[in-house]
Amino acid sequence: MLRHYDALGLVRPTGRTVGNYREYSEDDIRRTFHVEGLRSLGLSLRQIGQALEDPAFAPSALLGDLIRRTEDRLQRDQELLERLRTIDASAPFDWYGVLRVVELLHGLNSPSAANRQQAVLTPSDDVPADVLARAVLAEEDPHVAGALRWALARAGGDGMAEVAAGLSSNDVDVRRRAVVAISAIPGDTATAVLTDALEDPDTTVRRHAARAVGTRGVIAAVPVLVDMIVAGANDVEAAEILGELSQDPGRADLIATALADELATTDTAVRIRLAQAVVELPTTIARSILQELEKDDDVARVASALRTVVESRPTN
Amino acid sequence: MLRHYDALGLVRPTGRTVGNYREYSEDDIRRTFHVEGLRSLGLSLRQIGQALEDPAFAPSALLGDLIRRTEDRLQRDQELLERLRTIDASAPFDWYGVLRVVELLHGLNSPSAANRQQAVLTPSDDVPADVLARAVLAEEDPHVAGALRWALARAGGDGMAEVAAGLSSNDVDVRRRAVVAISAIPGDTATAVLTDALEDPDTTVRRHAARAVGTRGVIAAVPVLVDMIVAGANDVEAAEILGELSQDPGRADLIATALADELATTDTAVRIRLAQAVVELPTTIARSILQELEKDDDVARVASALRTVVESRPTN
DNA sequence: TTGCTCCTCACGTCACGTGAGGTGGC
DNA sequence: TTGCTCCTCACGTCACGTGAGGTGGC
Repeated sequence: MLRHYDALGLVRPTGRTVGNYREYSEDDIRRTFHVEGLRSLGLSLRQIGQALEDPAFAPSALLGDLIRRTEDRLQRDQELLERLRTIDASAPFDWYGVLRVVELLHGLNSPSAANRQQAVLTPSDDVPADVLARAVLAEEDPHVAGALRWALARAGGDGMAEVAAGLSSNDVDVRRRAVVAISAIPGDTATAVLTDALEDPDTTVRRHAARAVGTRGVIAAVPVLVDMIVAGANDVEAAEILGELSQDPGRADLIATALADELATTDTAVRIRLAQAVVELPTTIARSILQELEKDDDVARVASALRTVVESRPTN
Repeated sequence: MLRHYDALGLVRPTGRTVGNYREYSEDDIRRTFHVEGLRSLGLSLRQIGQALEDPAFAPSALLGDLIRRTEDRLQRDQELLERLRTIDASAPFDWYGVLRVVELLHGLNSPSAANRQQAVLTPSDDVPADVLARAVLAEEDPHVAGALRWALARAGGDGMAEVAAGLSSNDVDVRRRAVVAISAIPGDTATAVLTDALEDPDTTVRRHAARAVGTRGVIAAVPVLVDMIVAGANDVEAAEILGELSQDPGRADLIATALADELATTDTAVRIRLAQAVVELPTTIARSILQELEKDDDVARVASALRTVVESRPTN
């Protein structure tokens, strides 16, 4: 290093010994430390030479430049590290495995939805599920999101942890994407995670969870499903799910009570939606609630018509 | 780039046109993309050559190595960026100004307390106060901390914001260092910040703040100062500060009441400390409280003796 | 006499970039 | 005929590191 600085003329030893050894004075040593100090900030030797030759030569401009370059490097290295970790976690068998993940990541990060779509649909057996999971949480395009959910469901439960973590996001959009994605994944783990999502502060998240989990026979979905009927949000589907749940005799009464409790409302439209939902319940229960409703002037005719439907179907 | 890969034998065009132009086949192009893919992960061209020649050649070992190197680079760049920002914020006039800050930072980060001490004491006019502020919040050695507080106070209020931020730290040690450092800084800003610190959850922080702020005439310090007398923590100093505060007639009664309220305790030692503190109050107030205490068997003799002291001093 | 440190000179590293001088296809 | 692209060859970049062959002081 000292020989190099000497050759460049950056730090020249003041003297030489008899044996031609370089001999550095106090000043030479100080200058060497100055060079080291500026090098530790990332200045090139040429820049250091200029700085030491003309100390007033715009330190702030060069510092600003160094800061910007360092920020850029940091950003790039952070992205690189994330990619490297993702690839390492996928434990590629050989370098072609590495390349498949690199291409997938490249495609999924494309600003073009068409490219992202293509990346998801490119057949590949060993796509790491957590890559798909992270992508599905960030995907804004509905078609690409659909393809990602399909790929994720096909990958089995391997991405569950990652998508489930999305349910803890502060970003409501991420939670919504997470709940929709998990709804497409079968299995008890997914069901458990979705059951937790019934408590989400966001209505949309809760309703997605209730539809998914109700279909899977989870009774805890009932309050949200009833609420969907009251609000008129996917009320037909909610009613059907409640109907399915009520096939279990132990649950039918609970569901009937939950629906009947809401009939106290003064909103006729709501009462009519509830009456329609009651039709999905087992015949004997549906009949008794509808008969009661026939005493209610506002909905008597609808209730009567609905009861005709109930009475006409084969007993179950 | 293509010529370079050709020269290295990394990607050789399959053919040449009549005019000797390189002609790349589909496979050549694929291979080029593979090279680009692996380069984006930070592999050298030599490593890429090996990987493509023998795809099974330990991807995980190389990936682990790349991850480690990238982590190291990130760490170093983060530290570099912080240093650069500190230096830039100090707006050095010339490159020697830059070097002074570099040396200061280097010294303050030394694991040796002696080196840190020397770095602080090295005379330097344009030391950026926020550097000292950050150092004082982290300094464990009491001597170095003392030198830093002195340097910080000498630098004026420029480091205030940084040290004041230390009072919001979750680390109680940082808050303690902050309150001690700010106590050494004169001025209204420091006083205001210290007054806020009277509400700190940590007793030590509150008491440091009370001593500093009481000396500066802030009446809000009274409850903490009284508490120090009750607890016997720097009670003599706390009493003196209360005495100073009580020179203002409008405040004397408030302070007398605060002390008298605590006399209800059953702890004789506490009552004696309170009696001693009362001596610091203006004569007429001190006399009446001590006379009252003389009716109290446990402390009558002490109170009587103290009243003799009070009576014997020149009226004020 | 024997290690040891230092000397000079020349070349290598890494992934290209940059001319100079020349040429084929439109 | 005139641009344009591509060709080869040689050298530069950046901050040193690495021999090879030689030498002075203990």
